[in-house]
Amino acid sequence: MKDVAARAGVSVKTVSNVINGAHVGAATRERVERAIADLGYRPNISARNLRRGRTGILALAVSEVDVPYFAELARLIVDTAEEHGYTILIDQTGGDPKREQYVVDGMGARLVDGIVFSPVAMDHLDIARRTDTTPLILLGERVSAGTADHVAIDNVAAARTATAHLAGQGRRRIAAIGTQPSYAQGTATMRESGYRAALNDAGLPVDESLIVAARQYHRRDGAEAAAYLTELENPPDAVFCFNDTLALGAMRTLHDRGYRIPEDVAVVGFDDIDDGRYNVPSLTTISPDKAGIARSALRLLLDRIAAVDSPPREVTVSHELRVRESSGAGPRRRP
Amino acid sequence: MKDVAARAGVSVKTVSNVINGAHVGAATRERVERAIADLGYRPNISARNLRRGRTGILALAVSEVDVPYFAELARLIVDTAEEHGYTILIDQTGGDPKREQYVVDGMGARLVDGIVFSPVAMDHLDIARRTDTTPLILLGERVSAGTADHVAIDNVAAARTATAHLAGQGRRRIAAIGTQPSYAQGTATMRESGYRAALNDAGLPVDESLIVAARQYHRRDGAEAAAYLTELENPPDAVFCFNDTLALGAMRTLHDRGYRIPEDVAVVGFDDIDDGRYNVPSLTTISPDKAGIARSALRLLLDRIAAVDSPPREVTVSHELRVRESSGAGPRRRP
DNA sequence: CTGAAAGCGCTTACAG
DNA sequence: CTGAAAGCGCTTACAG
Repeated sequence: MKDVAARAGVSVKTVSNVINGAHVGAATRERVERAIADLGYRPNISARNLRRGRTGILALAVSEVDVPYFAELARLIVDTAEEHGYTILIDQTGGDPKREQYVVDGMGARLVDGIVFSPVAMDHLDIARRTDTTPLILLGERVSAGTADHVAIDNVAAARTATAHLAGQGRRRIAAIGTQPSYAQGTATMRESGYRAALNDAGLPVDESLIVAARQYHRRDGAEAAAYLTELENPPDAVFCFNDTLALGAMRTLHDRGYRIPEDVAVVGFDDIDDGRYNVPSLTTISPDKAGIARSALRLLLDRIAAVDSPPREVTVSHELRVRESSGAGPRRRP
Repeated sequence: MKDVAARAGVSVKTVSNVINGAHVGAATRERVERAIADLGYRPNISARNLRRGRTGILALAVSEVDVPYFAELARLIVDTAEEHGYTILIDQTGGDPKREQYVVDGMGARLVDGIVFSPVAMDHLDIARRTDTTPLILLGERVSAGTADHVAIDNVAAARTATAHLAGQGRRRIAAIGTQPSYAQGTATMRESGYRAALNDAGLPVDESLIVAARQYHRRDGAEAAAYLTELENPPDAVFCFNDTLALGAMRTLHDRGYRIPEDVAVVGFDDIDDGRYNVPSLTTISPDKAGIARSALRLLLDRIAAVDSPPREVTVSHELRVRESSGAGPRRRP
């Protein structure tokens, strides 16, 4: 920078002004810009950050970035952040409580200006206890108000809609895959409530043997849960899976065991990932407004960075049921 | 840091030594650590970076992080980087030449210590022209030696194996989906050569009408290409797709149009993404050693950071053919 | 083994 | 509109 100033015959202040778009005489600006180009000068971000007290980096902390839902979300968040001049750094917690605590504690050092965090093991009590002040936005969990900013869809309503859809198709033994008994505050619990509520609404009994936990939400877990269900004395005629990968895994097993989908068993998922749209049969699912989630998360985070002490906010993003072949929409083959 | 030093009754030098694990007397260390805990002190990374001349951040630049192959790779790279004390920042180029140029130019500012880059539009000539000195590792393209470090599998051999497998099953009209005529130096070109070579090996004629370009490598592109193929007067009895998402999209269309897989058309993909394993039918594919790619890329990058002027290196990672149902392995249903 | 001080490369009041 | 100088919070020779 000093070299640029020397070459342009101005002070470093002027160089700084040119770089940061302050008012500088056209001729001077021209000289400085030429000097910058000649020298191949580029500002040192660390120095700027040190001075400004910010880094221009935000973290996205998820369990695993190759889970399709998170991959799609990451894409949107990276793009949205870029529009706001921020860069996204990825942190993978693997759902490990220690690593989640690290996120809640601001990720060790003042590396990021803020964090978008999708918790697995942490609940709102853990988060309420945090002392770190790094702006933090929670994703995908309905935390009781007052704890932290967060963005979610109405998981209870969405699960209720999904289950009601199956009941509306005349299904009577509707299973659920994906409960997580160890995380009482999580998204899974919300979806389970919605599921139970819808059975009630439809006057169907809740058969606890049809409610299957899943430790993770990978295809493998869905496949295993479906295997268990098919071995029941009285197997289900429909399955509501708490996410799409569970549903895709479950459908694979159901197919292997000779069940026709949707004729013998209807399947509904959650997330509307790209995989489900092209699967045979295509997957009925709850489609959250992912772009809306990304946008809201970034807006909340930038607002929080600007006003650290403002009261926590909660944004509920819309969702809709997308009915496809796996629950009986349309022909499965157009010859 | 000054506050910590004051509270512990030592100089900042000693605090720095404690933080960075230098030799400090046990009693002193103890006092400093307590002061750090009491004050909730955390080092300012920007200041450290400014001093050290590095940031501890590496960039992964890919077209879109929600493409399953990149999502899986991102996961591995984030994990591997973490083992080495580095954090990964995601840059999405969308395959846009301008954005790719920005990556090749070191991403604007001295924000990252190095870059792992999967180019789409840039070829090795573009990269040879670069003047920026940010350590850069290329992924997935076989660039002629001497340009830059890079990691790839042997795409020609892999494509040849995949195609030979189809020919070995008695397929005679083997189509290819995924050529990219505009990028003569890219991975697609390698896979096309391997495909052509295998047809030759098998004594099969090359029918240019069976070779279909794909602008992107999404399911949609595969679906469209397959639609074209089914409308040929003489449709193929096998399709080699240059990646798995193309194959999954193609299979959806083939199914919709009444083709049985693999009976009427066998399908082979490339990448071995998780989706293909659970699909019905499961997808035969080339499985690159993705963990090996992540490991090699990081190793090359860290070596390059340590020795900026060492000669460029090329690492070839292994791959293997995984035969599954889509090309005729085993029963499609176990009742 | 520890202290006092310089300096990394910026930004920004403070003068002019 | 521009210059000279302080200071952001670290690390690291240089002394002791």
